[in-house]
Amino acid sequence: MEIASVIVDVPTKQTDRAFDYLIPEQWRGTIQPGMRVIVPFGPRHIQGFVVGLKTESEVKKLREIIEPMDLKPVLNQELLELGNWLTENTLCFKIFAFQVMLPAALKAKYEKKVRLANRRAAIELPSKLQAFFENDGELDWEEALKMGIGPMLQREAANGHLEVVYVVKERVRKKHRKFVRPTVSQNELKEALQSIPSKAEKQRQVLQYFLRHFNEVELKTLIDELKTSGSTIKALVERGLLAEFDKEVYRDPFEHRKFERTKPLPLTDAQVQAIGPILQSIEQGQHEVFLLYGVTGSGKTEIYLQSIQEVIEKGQEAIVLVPEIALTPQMVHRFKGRFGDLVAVLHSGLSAGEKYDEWRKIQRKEVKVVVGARSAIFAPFENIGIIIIDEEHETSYKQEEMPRYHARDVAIERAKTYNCPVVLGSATPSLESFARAQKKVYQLLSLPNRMNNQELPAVEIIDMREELRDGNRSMFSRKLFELLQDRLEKKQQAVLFLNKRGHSSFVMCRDCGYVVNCPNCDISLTYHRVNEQMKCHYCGYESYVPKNCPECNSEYIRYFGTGTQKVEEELGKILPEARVIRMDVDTTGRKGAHERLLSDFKDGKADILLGTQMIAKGLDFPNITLVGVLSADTMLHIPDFRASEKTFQLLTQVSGRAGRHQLPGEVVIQTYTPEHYSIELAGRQDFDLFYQREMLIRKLHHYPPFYYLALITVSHENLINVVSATEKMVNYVRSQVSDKAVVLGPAASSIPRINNRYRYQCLIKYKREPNLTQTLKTILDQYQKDTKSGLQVSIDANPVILM
DNA sequence: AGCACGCCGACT
DNA sequence: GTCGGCGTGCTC
Repeated sequence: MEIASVIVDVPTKQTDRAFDYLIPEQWRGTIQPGMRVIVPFGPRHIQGFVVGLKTESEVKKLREIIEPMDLKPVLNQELLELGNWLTENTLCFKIFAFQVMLPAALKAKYEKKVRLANRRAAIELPSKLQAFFENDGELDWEEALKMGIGPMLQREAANGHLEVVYVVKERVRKKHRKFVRPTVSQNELKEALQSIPSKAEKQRQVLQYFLRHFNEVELKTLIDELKTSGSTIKALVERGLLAEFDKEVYRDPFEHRKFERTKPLPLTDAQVQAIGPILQSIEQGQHEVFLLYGVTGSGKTEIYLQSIQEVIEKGQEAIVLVPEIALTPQMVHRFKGRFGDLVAVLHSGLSAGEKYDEWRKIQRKEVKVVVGARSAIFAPFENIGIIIIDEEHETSYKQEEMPRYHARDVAIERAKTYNCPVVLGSATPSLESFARAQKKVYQLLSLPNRMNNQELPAVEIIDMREELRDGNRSMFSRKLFELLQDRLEKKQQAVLFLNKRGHSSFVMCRDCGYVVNCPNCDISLTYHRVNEQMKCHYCGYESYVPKNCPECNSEYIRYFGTGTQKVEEELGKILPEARVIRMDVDTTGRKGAHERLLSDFKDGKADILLGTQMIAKGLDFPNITLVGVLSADTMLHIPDFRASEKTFQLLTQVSGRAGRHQLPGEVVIQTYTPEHYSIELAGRQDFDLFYQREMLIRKLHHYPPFYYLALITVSHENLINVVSATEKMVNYVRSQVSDKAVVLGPAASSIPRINNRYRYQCLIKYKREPNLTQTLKTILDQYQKDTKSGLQVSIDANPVILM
């Protein structure tokens, strides 16, 4: 086995295959599939993944692997195979599939440098360059270019005076701390103690310390504890009694936090019913997908916890996915509280180094449970006993860049290999999952009631058109205002929810209706009060708010829409005595800010919590008795067939925040379209009826779950080119699929232009098309090979949002 | 993605 | 007759 097949870190069509390399003698037997290696590729050195070993290659002259980057594979056999599965199913490059399974810290960084080729070169170099290479110095290529000496260096490299080197760098260093340990036996230590001069009191203390704890200890701890200094230790090291050494330590994001240990709670009858089949599946090592459908507050988490308990007792591991964990510190608390140090947490709030450390705890089998966002589905466990996906319907489980995978699909794929159950939990399951449960593909487990049989909150839907007719032009209906006042008096808390989407404030002329758009993207600019500027969310373009309307020169140009800031202002006017905490991207940007704001609210430091999407989940405070949704229908008008579903889910989710404990809750939903079924049924918290209504519509329009989708998006600077290229693809797809499939397009994407590139798409709706994957691959092949056309083609084999 | 190789226009 | 423009194709 002296040859390794390597997938190199070059994401292009042409290099999307294994390249063979000779394993140098010294590494034979060490280099294994799943390791990262540094290999020469053309003139460069780059990172690659070993995917296989062999003794022969068709390629005649192989080059040698430079060196391995890992001592032990970072991808085990199962994950390597999962990588291939990802490649096939999402039509992405192999290298992307492997990289997505690892923490970002393991992705290589490259540096190009120039140094002297040999000793003599130093004097033969032009005098202008000599200074850069004194004492064997190296020069960074990027910097050299900035200094304008690039061509000069190139010349010297060509005539052999200089040498260009490519360095592959790790992104983060492992964290090390200094430790001290005794190097001799306890008895020898005792003897040494006698021989220490009495004036060296500190040295004696240190030795006594080691006699008490004959073990390694962190240098810092030792110094702190004995109130001594490094020099004392150094003296003992010189005497050969102690040794200092570096030891790798983990960055612990929860270092200074204690989690109170909790015991399993007694289950309600409904919970016992629901958990039974899960436990059975764990016990028998049988793969099965469960849809745990339970209303908000019905105790799904306790079912997760007790299932995991069973898995751990069986000596297996558990993966728990939550939508965005930084947003639900309560969830982390519950898991850490139950399983303590056996839990690793992976979420976007961690630094790359912290994520890497948590990942290594998993890799080294130091933890049994991982709780994390989407990418935690790739946790390198090797004996998975259960995979749980909470809030199963959340769109954030779908990655919207290559590889465009859905965590639910990956979960089921992994669970099949490990013969273990997958539990999908939600109060508002996605139509896909619920339909599968109806067809008995998934097993449905229901928790129809809240724990302790608390009532679901009473929901009132307010028609804002009527408010307007009655002369109320504020963003608060009279009913909501009244209830807010009431809660203030009762010293209870309220949550106000603002759907940010479609609500971001845009700048509009009140005379002619002109809206300021991004010059590069066909989308309105968002007003940011912080710097009084307008910004494009897609390309980052910024501009000042014009004084006069560019169209009609009117001076009545102002920003519209209700941002959270604006609501906060308004609240200040109508309820000046209310203490408000605002949660949005601006106030939660800093690390830990989110958690702090929530705990402030929990501690009663505010009466009203005002926020966007991010407060829709996980909030579970006993004193919240009122939830207000300021405008329910903004999401309804986005051009997506899931708009109704999203609206229903969001409203149900938000309503569930109220009255989860002793105090009964009330919910006010303000809307301009109260008659819409998704709003009306969310008000009645009637998922089943919503499901039936929505299914009819999906069937009628050939949408999931009745049909599968595939979306081709084409972009180019030139409108005509995009349309004609898309048209060609549409025709090609039509020629390849059966007449049962529906091929739509070319149609402008819902954001028709981003960064000056026009975007058109082709949507395919189908039930069974065995040829489709091949057809899509062919299209990608054609257009990815040909880079000169300037066309960009991206394919989503299972789009969640049609943008 | 980089980079080298290679074939045509504006200069010493 | 050479320098350098970026089109084309390769990297084990």
